Amino acid sequence: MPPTHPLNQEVSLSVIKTACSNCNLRELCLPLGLSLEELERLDDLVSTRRRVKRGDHLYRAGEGFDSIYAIRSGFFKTDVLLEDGRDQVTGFQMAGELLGLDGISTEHHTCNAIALEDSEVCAIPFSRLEVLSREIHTLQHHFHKVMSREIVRDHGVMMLLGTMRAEERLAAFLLNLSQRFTSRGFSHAEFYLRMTREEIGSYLGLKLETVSRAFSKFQEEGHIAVQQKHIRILNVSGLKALMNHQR
Amino acid sequence: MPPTHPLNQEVSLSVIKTACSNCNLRELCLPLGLSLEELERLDDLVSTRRRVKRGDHLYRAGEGFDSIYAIRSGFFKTDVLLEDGRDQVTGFQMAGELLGLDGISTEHHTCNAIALEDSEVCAIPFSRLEVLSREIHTLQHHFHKVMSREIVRDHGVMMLLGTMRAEERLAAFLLNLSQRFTSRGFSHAEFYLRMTREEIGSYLGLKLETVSRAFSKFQEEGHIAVQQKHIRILNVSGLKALMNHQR
DNA sequence: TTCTGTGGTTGACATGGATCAAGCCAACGC
DNA sequence: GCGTTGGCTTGATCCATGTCAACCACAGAA
Repeated sequence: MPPTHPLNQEVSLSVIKTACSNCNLRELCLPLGLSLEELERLDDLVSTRRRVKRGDHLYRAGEGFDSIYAIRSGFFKTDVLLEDGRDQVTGFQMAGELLGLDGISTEHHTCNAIALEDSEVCAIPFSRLEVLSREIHTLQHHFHKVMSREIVRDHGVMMLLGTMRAEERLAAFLLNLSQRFTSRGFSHAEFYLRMTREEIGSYLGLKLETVSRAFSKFQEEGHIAVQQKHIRILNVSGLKALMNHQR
Repeated sequence: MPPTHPLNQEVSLSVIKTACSNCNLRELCLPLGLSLEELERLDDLVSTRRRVKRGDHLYRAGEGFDSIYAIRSGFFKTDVLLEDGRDQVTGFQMAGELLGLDGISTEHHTCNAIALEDSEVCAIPFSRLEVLSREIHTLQHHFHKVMSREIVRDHGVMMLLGTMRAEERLAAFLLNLSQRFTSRGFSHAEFYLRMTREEIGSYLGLKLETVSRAFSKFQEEGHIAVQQKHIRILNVSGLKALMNHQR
């Protein structure tokens, strides 16, 4: 229960007020391409914020679905659990990306979404999004594009899991992270991993030892500098070349 | 160029007339849940049929996107090509399923769709589908569900590629095919594979020899009977058990 | 400071599936 | 008929990655 101190209330109101129209992620996120007036209509919809502490679930597989979530800050993973106890990380999501699209299909979430650092998301009630996207064509079209992009991304992961060897997978993973950090205005060459080696391995279909060895190898070869979770990419084209070392 | 013989024209017109409202796939396909009147409006949109001969492309990666396709009859595969020449089958599609959703994201197709037997598809101009789905809420919602289902399916494949061993993958694949044939009113226990061992292997991230060996093993163990592309499933629960033989 | 737990690294060894190679089978053209 | 071709099967061998195990590094608690 948050304090109702007048100052706090004012702050929280002003935060709500700045929803999408003032969010510096709007070019990466759902509002892409909307006019100012349209943005304000979207603001009405995206009024609920939710903080998720590191390690907490945003939602769990099996829970009823009613909202998708836009990540305002922080970092998430999604994972799927098989009946026999095996699980796999299906993705890592960062600011500006959407979570929960998998739940539309059955009205239930089909994976877990877990914060890898303290995070904040905007909840977007899905039925209201459908109503609004009937009225704002740009929003409708962009939402379709976002869903489609997710399908294309998944095909890329399938490709990676189906045809690449361990080092190629890790190189592809690092280049992908780097590219996503870049488009958020961060350094493309230096970043902190929010996930463990085990989580990377799960995502890439590898064991954590294999991931660790590949990191070491990349470092020996001068492609990257690794210190725990701190990564510096020294040689982008070297990594790209590694990705094509076909078997 | 089709002949313009009056009789032919009449036939083709009557075929067009029967579009969605009379199609026996409508409960599996886009029209699911629409009223009769809504169905007729969808018919207007889905007026173009296209025959695709075995081995021909329905579309190619890189081509401009303007329509999605509903499979009326036949069988397709989609595959993705990497710059370095590697490729992977990303899915097999059968009657009632949609093709082309990947193209929405960039307005270009990102994979190839190839008929594995002589097939027929209904082309659905995407921008007109967006217009209509603004007016028919059921259509809008169902389309979203279909896209979401594709994402969930892809997660399943990622799971398969990331955590399962060869025999588990093939067992999962056969059970999935069986289930899809069943929901189309065909035998769940007996069917013809439309794809080669190599294509199955590509989809499952295995070499064709491994696929072949797994088929032989399943046969020895009495789970299935294989004769070339003809498969009979003798022991469903045996196959299901195989899927959980964790490593 | 030490203790404890979590995550990471590295080595030695095992193994599942890839690779290479030979041969089989069914369909098709001549 | 016979030869050819594409797809499939099977065997022998190899190797990338998994497995098991020891140890290290750092963070937080006592």
